[in-house]
Amino acid sequence: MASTKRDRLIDTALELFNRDGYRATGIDKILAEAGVAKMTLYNHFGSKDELILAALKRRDARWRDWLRHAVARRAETPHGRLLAVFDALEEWFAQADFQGCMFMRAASEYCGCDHPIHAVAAEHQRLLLAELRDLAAAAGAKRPAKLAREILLLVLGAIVATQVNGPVDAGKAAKKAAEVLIEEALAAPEVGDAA
Amino acid sequence: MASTKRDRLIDTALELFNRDGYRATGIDKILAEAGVAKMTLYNHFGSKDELILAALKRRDARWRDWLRHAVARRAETPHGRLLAVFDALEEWFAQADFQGCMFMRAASEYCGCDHPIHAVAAEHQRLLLAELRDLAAAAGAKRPAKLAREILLLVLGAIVATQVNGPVDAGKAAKKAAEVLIEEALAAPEVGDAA
DNA sequence: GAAGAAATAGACAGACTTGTCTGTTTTTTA
DNA sequence: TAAAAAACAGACAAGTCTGTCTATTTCTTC
Repeated sequence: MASTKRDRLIDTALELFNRDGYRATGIDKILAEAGVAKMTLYNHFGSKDELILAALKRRDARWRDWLRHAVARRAETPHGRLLAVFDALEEWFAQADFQGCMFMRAASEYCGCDHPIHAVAAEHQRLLLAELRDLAAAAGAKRPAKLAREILLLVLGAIVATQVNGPVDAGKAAKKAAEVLIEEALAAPEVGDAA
Repeated sequence: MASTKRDRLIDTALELFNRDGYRATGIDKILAEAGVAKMTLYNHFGSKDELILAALKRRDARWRDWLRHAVARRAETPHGRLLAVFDALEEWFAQADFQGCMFMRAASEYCGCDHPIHAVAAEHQRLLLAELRDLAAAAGAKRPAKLAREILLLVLGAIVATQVNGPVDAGKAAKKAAEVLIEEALAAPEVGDAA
């Protein structure tokens, strides 16, 4: 198949970008690891940046898919699933190759807000927020967008705390905070949800 | 003074590291911007990494100082100051040169957990946590360490959300979440605070 | 089996990186 | 004012990086 080499390039790139970062990972390292010739890379992708973009798009699809399933596996009710997000995070944090969120890193390393790579990172975060909003709405939150934003802050915070300071049970702490916020969001009086 | 050049190097480095990142900022750019000769840099610091370390240490001192004052200026009571943290964040987010947290970026770009630069980033986060814990204790939280950890998650989350997605009022959202968590922490029954 | 597409190795260009070295000039100190 | 310390410009080494090119080989497909 024509796409086998392409696939291997993306997967290898993903692994090395996650381990070492984007700028720190040279094309040659990816090629050697993937066992692919340089011209093959430049035939499939026009540049390193385009390889990064392709890798991030695959990562986005896979990661959100993983989260959705990890959450669905753990709980039945929307309320329970909202909390299960943090159990899923803990599972992720415990993986040997956890190096923080690839999209945060991408946004850091390509910090021009108009840079396509930064844009993909921003989009990833918006998509995650949207999924949380659906869960929050299904759970019966009076202001699902507000609750989703709060949950997202805890998720991002837990990821960063773990990346920077190693395993410090940030997932558990975030979950307990989320419990309180969800409780509050379900009990809140009905008002228009503009946020 | 012998330290004038040194100071200028650190400040210039800080500015460029914040704007473009660590690996993306070359020594030569710093030297040109600071108007300092290369040998002067290598006489004061043995390597680029040591310059980064010196810059981050200055940043840590300055940033936490800024936060402490920004918080003290805004509120008198510990409870009020805990919330004022988020108002201070908003002020920071609104600055034209805001590019996220320099320590998160450092931990990202130098992701070997034993790397000295990563260690400085981790230490920064622990020091911030300690200050939040003091505030939480002064505010009368039953479990100040737990509350401080929760506040820290919201702080980190707000920083990342703003860095990745631009100004989306993450500070305000985090503050509202913090209000709920603080409320809960003050009302909680007295138990041993192990966390 | 033959034609065409895809992948290969490896050299190469050109720019960039950190760090070293030298010899000169400026600044500080005594 | 003379000796000592600091900073200077700029060349340089040795390595890295991305991306291009060529000529050969392997795979598909008809």
